[in-house]
Amino acid sequence: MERKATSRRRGEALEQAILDAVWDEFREVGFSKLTMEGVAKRAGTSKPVLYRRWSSPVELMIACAASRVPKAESVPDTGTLRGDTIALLTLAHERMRIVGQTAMLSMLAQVSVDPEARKVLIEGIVNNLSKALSGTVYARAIARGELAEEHLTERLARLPIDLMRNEFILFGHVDAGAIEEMLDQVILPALRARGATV
Amino acid sequence: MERKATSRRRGEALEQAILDAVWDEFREVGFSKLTMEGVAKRAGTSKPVLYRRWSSPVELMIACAASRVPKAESVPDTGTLRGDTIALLTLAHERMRIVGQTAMLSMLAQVSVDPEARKVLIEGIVNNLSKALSGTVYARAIARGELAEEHLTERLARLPIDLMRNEFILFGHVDAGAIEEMLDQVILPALRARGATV
DNA sequence: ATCCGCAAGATACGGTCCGTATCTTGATTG
DNA sequence: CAATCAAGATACGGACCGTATCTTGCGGAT
Repeated sequence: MERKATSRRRGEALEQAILDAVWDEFREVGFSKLTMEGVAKRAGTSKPVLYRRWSSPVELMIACAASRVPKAESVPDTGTLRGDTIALLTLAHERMRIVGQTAMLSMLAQVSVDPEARKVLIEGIVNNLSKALSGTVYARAIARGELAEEHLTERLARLPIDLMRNEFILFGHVDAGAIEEMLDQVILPALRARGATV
Repeated sequence: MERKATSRRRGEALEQAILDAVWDEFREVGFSKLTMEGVAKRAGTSKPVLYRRWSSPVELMIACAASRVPKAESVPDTGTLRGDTIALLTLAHERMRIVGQTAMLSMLAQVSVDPEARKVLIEGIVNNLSKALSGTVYARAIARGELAEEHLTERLARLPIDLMRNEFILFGHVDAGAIEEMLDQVILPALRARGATV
């Protein structure tokens, strides 16, 4: 968009305006046609300003996505492992929807050829989400006696997010029915098979 | 690469030469730098020849990947559900490795904005693989009495491939340890929790 | 209040690749 | 051997790349 003739944005305000422009541009033309030139134009700035901060459309997209995902959230305590896990999956789904299927896949594709970006994304987002959210839920379940701590492996902790991610990546959306299927047919059986008391 | 001065390829031979060139080019420069121009040059042909068949690098990549994945294979009968499932996961992993992490993600990203291509990929490859492979394995397990047919849902049938795909997409490789984890901590518990006899 | 430094913003550049049109030439068919 | 059709070569305008250069406004320091 065009801007006021006299008003030069700087720092945080400028950066946020650019990331907003990235999002608008992305929704309008899609990721494959997301260009530095187009974003600059829409943000009312110029390419050099973008290149001083990000070196490619993918980096822009990642920064944009990161800026839109809420920093930290906790899973509400519903009183049961099943309820908490539904809440966890729903929350994870919300976060993924914010980013969007295409953006997520584009970022993953980029990351698959960029070991540096991979660490940021995998450890910073994937593990962050898995551990922070699942950690809370499972800690409560263990405290309640619904789960045996010694059988809670890394893989089981990752499982809910893994299933959700897979579903989201394939289909772009995950309805409540799918969540219940994952929960009742896979997650809870797997958790309980390893020494749970309930 | 350059070719004989006098020898004009046509039809199948030409097509295969192009797809081979796509693969070489992809491995050398990566998908993000895979251009029609580069492929044409490497295949010793010209852009119009490519555009007559495929309309973009992504379509080229999909065609290339499809040409490299073996048409149909069956999972060997190892005598047990566990052994068969390991074989199934290993086979799925082999197929994914043929395509490669980056190519797979790039195709999924493309498919996420192209409903037409989505049907081809999801139904033709994902479901194909899931149902063909899992179908065989589970049918044998049911015949052996290791599994109760009435509890084998769509989602449980998809589960092994889903887990494998998720792992492959995130990390680009899946070692034997990961396969055993998925199997013993998730797949088998989920299957057995739903009325299995063993 | 004034000056200075710094980054925003504008502009321009060569370069690559896009997607298409046109033309020639080799191979295939009958 | 003639007719046909696609391979292959070439050229084109256009979009976007990534960078260099220049100015101009903003903000902090004296």
